[in-house]
Amino acid sequence: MPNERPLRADAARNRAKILEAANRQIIAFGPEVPMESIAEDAGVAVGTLYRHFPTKADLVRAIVDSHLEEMAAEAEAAADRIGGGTSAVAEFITFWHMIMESAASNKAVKAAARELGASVDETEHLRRGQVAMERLIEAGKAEGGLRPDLAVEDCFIFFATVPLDEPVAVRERWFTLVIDGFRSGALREA
Amino acid sequence: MPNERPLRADAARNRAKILEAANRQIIAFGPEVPMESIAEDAGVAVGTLYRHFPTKADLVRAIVDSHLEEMAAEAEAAADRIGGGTSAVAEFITFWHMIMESAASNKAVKAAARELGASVDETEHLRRGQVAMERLIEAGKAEGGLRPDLAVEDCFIFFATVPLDEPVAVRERWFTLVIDGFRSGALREA
DNA sequence: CCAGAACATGAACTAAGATTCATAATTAAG
DNA sequence: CTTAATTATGAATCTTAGTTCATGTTCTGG
Repeated sequence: MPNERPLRADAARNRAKILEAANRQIIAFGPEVPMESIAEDAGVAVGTLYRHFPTKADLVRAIVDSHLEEMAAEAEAAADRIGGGTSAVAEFITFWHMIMESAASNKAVKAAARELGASVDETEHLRRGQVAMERLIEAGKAEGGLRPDLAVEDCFIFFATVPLDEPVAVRERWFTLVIDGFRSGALREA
Repeated sequence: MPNERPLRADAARNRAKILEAANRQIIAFGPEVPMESIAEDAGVAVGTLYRHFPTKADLVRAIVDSHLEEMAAEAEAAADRIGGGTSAVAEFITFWHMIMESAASNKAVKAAARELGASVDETEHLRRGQVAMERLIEAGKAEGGLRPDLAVEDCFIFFATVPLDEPVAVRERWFTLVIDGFRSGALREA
């Protein structure tokens, strides 16, 4: 029963401004950014933030969730590409590499990545991404490029802990080792 | 020029109490524990903490460093065991597994582990541990059980990001994958 | 045993940041 | 155009935690 009476014009306008500002601020400074900063960026008073979002956590969740959704969409896109020119393993690797780099330059994605590990509230987005990732992984195993026991959770756990504050070179090295771990055994057992 | 005049008896006593309390509190609650809590645990007033440690960071560093030192000592012990009954690779694995579990149950070690990643202040302890780890790794490569390009930094990076807040089962799985990554290629290239 | 140096105490100060709420401004329906 | 309902404002409140310092104690050398 979505009996939400429509927002007043100015309220709708402000809500949009708030979401945009929060997105900008959280991307740049992470969830720890003060509410005052978001309010200022949005050109609105703090009180207004609280009218639209009862608590800071709610606002942050809205933003982080939107990034989670984007990630899920990208995962689905990658899965849909299976059977095209590139191998599933290649798609898998490209996808996760992209997520890693996003998280490194976008504090909102970074926060979203953490949620992967602690899948607190089983968001719809998480589930969507999970399904897509399963498709990718199964295809990768079929190709013989991923270890037979690799699970979606493995990927989530790993990407919740990417060394984001280290220089690129370190991240790349980390990525190589992790991917090798995801592959290893693909040959032995199979 | 260590011209430190000896501490007065009561001061020395308090310093010890403070270090013990800080250790307890940081092990249990991590570096974020309030100075007040440490003071209370030590049976001393906050002002006294500040007489002995100019800033909270100094106190925390002292504690974390002591755990870093223990870790280095354990690494050396493991390296010294090379040539004994077990293989170097086994020692390597046992050592890191132990570090992981320590970090999971001891917030001070957890903090110390983070320092491994961001080797900010090149502590003497870090260097000692690094040397020992190099011995272990080289021996492991010689045995053919570790990938030829494995470096100490790899281990540091990884263990700075162990998924400590996840259940044991998850940590174990993570450990398996990482170790497999550390091995993989040992066969291919060699 | 005493003086003066060292040390300890803990209330007060400071800084941040989340959240509230009385007051003022806007909007939309009639 | 009015008015009641909805929103917005932002100064004030509350917490939390680090740090300081005037005042009171405790040591230690002589």
